[in-house]
Amino acid sequence: MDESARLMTVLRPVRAGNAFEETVERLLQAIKLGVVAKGGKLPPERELAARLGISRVTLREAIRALSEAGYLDVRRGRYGGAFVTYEPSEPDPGDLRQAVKEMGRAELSDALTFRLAVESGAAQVLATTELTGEQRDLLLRRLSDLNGAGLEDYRRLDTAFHLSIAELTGSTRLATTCADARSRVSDLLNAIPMLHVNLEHSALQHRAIAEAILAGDPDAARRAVAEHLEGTAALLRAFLT
Amino acid sequence: MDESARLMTVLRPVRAGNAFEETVERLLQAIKLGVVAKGGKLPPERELAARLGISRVTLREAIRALSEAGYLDVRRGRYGGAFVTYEPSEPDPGDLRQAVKEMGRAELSDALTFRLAVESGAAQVLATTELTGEQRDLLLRRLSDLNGAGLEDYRRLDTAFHLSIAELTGSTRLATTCADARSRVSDLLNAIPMLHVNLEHSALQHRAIAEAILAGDPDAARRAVAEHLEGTAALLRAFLT
DNA sequence: GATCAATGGTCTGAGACTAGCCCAATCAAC
DNA sequence: GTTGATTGGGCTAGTCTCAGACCATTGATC
Repeated sequence: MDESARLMTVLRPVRAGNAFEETVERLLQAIKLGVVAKGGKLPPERELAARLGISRVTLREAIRALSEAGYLDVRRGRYGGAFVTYEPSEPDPGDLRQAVKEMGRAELSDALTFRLAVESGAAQVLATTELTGEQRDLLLRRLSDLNGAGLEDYRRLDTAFHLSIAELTGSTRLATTCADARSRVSDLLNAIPMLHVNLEHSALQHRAIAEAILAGDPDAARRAVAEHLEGTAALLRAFLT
Repeated sequence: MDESARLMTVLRPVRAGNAFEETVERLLQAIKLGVVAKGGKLPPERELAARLGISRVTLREAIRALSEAGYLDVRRGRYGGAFVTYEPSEPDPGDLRQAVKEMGRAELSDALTFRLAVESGAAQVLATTELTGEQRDLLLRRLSDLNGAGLEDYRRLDTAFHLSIAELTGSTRLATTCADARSRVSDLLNAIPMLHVNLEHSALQHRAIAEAILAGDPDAARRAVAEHLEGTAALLRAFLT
């Protein structure tokens, strides 16, 4: 935590992996966050490669890997494309314990702390902002979408609600950071059983977050997000034993 | 801000540039954040290349570019190395207006929002944490270092104080994110004249931040950071006219 | 002054990545 | 059925990047 610690912080690896690996990560993020829902398809290869800033060759390698791993179904011809087939496996405490162990104590702690900081920071900023009617509507719509969701769509709409907060701040960088923070723990979140009592509890917390933001109360927004995230964080940490 | 907005968020470029460009960016960050102070030297090429995960060839290209741009002085032989020669230019409102204009309204707003969110998020998380005596000492030491600084060292020690908050949370990811957020606006901050009244005001705010964190009061910590950052943010935004 | 360890400077061959082109398959529209 | 637009599949030549070896310079130590 001294001077040399800051050297480690800044002079860290410039790249997390080669282009192929980073592309797979990014596509997995899109799939697991539900940006492209099951049955939906990715943009055409040429367009997607341009967006990701990589060559089609590299993109196709990544798509092939995900296809072989069962995340995508690729079809040729007009109206073809790479269709998402992934569906989170049924929540299972055994899987959860396994996933938490694979991640490791330090990494899990880092990921949870990071998510707490950026999401509560985003909520607090948004609560400080003058919101337009459109923005208020969007937040409320995401909230009611989530409350009306079946178990099928719950994860995806929960993600959508959380990410909307960061997106509404208008900071692209903040939005990507929150998306990144969530995707780091998405496998773990997906493995948490969705019990009725928990969902009701979450619904109350989601409402509290939205109300604090709409009321322009950053302290309340901060507290509501912190309380909400600490709940799942404590649950995950408990599996570290 | 609808579904397609999220596609843009996640399916963004995988890489910000080629290895050379990203390396230059990273070294500049280390220099401008004062991780390596003026007169200090970067680690030997072989070690630095390994840390950054790039080849020596690429690293050397980046170093040569920074050397030609006047940031580094490279000397051969034992006890040689790449020595930092950079020193922020004298603060000047004209430069500031120029720099703000070059950055652009949207990008500036994004950067300021991002910084506010992550730094206040970090402070809030740290205020929620049980701190060891060592951690409390470090925070207080950084604070007194800053208060005892001459104009010469002020920027660097201000950065050190701010980044320490994120580092003390124990989340590497959060520390790098805060460092990134600050480096995005460091040129602008450096161009702000250091007036006596402003420095006194900042000193009070820094103290308030540290006290709130040490008192374990996340709401106060959040407010103190927000107030502190909003001051400079408002100043920068004023130059957008 | 000679020695030698540490450091930057340079070269080469191999692999990763890209841009651009053309081929093959599919299916709505006619 | 034929056509044509759209999409995935595949190839090639060229550039970027890397790993590793070897050379050149420096200056503290002896």
